[in-house]
Amino acid sequence: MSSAVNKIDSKGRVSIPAPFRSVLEFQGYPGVYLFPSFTSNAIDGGGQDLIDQISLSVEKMQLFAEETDALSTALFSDTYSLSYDQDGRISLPEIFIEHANLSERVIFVGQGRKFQMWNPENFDEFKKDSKIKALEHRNLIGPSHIDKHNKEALD
Amino acid sequence: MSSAVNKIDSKGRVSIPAPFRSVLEFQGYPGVYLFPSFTSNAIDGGGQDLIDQISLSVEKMQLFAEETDALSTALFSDTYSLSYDQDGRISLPEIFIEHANLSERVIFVGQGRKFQMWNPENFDEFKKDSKIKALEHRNLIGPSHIDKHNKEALD
DNA sequence: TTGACTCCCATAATATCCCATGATAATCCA
DNA sequence: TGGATTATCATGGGATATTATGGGAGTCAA
Repeated sequence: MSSAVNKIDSKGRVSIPAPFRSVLEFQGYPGVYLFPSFTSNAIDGGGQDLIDQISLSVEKMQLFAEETDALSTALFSDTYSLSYDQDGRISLPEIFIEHANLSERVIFVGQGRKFQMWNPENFDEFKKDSKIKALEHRNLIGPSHIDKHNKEALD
Repeated sequence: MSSAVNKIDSKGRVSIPAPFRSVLEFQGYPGVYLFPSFTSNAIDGGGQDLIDQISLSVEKMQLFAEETDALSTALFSDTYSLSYDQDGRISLPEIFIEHANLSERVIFVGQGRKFQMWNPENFDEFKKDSKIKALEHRNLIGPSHIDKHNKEALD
């Protein structure tokens, strides 16, 4: 949860926001796993837990050997394990810069066990779109977390 | 239910009113979850219970998996988990200051399991336009629940 | 040698810790 | 009961720690 915008410096380095680092380190490894998101122009990131979880769910699929291979190749071929320096910085592989269309700044968006890195402008757009869609489907979403009061205000 | 007006100091800190804190701590976590209200210029806040409830209702939306994922990303990006210091203070992320149009003072308005933070002026206006006023007149939400001190501050 | 990368240090801004204070509310006791 | 003592609370502010970021110098490979 939460988000933070950090700068990519002239050497191509970015600070992983401190709150994210403490989560990663808690998982046992002072670094991040990064891979391009399947569904958007973003980079998915996480720690040991995330990778473990993904490998596990691949195993659980009970595929034939060659299918498993193909799948994990697909999943992991563009996955980088980057350990950050003592200042908490990594330098981003070119492929991520391209995939997420990054230039000066990156926004880190926390999502529980994982996080995403976006070009801030693209993320703003994405946010707007998904809120609009959510409002369109508001009736389908359990109103439980929208309290009665706000619901009335909406109507 | 109750409400209290607190000051934002020069460092951007606000005290979470003590009665609210005791509820939060009872839920097991000495901090708050805050996110911009969907429907008004206010900040929604709550403790562990609220977050559990929200995650649950997000999961329930599985039929629109793709949108759900996008929505929860969008929502969580503006959700902050802030633990307060030993004096019960948090410092508000910039995004909340903007969203709720805060400057000097914040009013905390309790709503059962959650609460809202408003710019006091905006809240007054909101009350005027909403059913809260009607409810007050029926003594369902009575000024009796607002202690003398805060009532004077409001006047 | 040049460029890419890492390690190390410097710095400014910010956040956090810690203590002080005044005000109010709660408690206690003669 | 009423007056005094004791907590609790919001708030201010100094001191300290953390963080993001810039840049120098060293390492390695092409």
